[in-house]
Amino acid sequence: MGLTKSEIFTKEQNHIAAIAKAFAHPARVAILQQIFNSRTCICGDLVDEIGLAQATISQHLRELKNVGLLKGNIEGTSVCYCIDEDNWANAKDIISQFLDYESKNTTCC
Amino acid sequence: MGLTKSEIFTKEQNHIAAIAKAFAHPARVAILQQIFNSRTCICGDLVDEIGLAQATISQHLRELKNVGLLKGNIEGTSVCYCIDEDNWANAKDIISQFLDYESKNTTCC
DNA sequence: TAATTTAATCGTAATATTGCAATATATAAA
DNA sequence: TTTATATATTGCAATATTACGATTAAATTA
Repeated sequence: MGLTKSEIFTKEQNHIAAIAKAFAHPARVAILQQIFNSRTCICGDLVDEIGLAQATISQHLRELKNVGLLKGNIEGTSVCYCIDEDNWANAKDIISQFLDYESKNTTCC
Repeated sequence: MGLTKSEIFTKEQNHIAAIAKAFAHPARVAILQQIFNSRTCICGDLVDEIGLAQATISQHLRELKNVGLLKGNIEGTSVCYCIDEDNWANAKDIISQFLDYESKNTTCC
């Protein structure tokens, strides 16, 4: 047990869950906010700004990269992380559509 | 270790993460979709519709209730689960605002 | 080349999540 | 009251996540 039964859900359901999972930790929310609030890409600055160890930040960055929300470009010895605009827009559409359901059951409960 | 350091994040960051966490499992996505796609509230039907054990569905329902997205009304021996419209709208606003950042760094990466 | 800097990876410990069988609880029906 | 039905809770096993120190890898600088 302890293993999510992805097979029994639709691709869409798994996709929505995967995107939401990326936002489901405050450190990753903080990382994303830092990146899109500062005018330039943030790299190792994240470790200083957020109070977590370098290895932990790196781990969270990898997760954000894996779902496609971030992309990283090597710049000398450091790495520049940016929002992947296309994938971000796509994720936004998918989540928005999910949140934007039409309330049909007004007389319920 | 293994314990999220909530203290070092803002209330907003923790809130966004908590809402996203509710959507971060396909079973909970499926439950919510079932509820707002059917005209009436779904109760134990969820166990039949989704291929998970009754105890598992009940657990997911509790999590959705705990973040406030669902409310449950007892109707005889069964329970009618519905979207909490106010909290849902609030969650939608918070997530939408987060996703709707203005891209300032167009010349990046 | 050697030392420095920056980020990724590895290994590990602690905690959380997922899933289910079994059991408990609560209401309705017989 | 007894039985049936529906949901919640408990306890447990398996897996996942979070966090970090230590190490590795890669590029820059001295």
